[in-house]
Amino acid sequence: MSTYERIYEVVRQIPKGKVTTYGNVADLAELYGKARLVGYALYQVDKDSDIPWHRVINAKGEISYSPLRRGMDYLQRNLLENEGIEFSAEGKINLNKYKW
DNA sequence: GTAATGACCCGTC
DNA sequence: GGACGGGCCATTA
Repeated sequence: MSTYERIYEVVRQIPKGKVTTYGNVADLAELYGKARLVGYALYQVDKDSDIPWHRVINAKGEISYSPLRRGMDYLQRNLLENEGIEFSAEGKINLNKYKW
């Protein structure tokens, strides 16, 4: 569980209106090369949690959807847009502008 | 303890 | 970030 807490703490530090990638989170959490763990950790984050999991995206600047979270897929985008982050037509985020 | 799983990343083509 | 393949490792059953 300590590993997950690392990740959660990093994610919690992401300022509003910014996004970051899994690899970046992994680095900040000192989990170099273990980006999968970040995704796995966020996978079990509950929506009631205070963790802005929606601000974490993949290296391409796109939202990584989960089959298990289908139905909530639109929610992530909605939350980000609600924070002032804009999506391109492809649903991608301009990392040059919004990357943390 | 073994085996399977998973929102991914990176080097190379 | 175009497509492909290999690998990293914690968590769960």
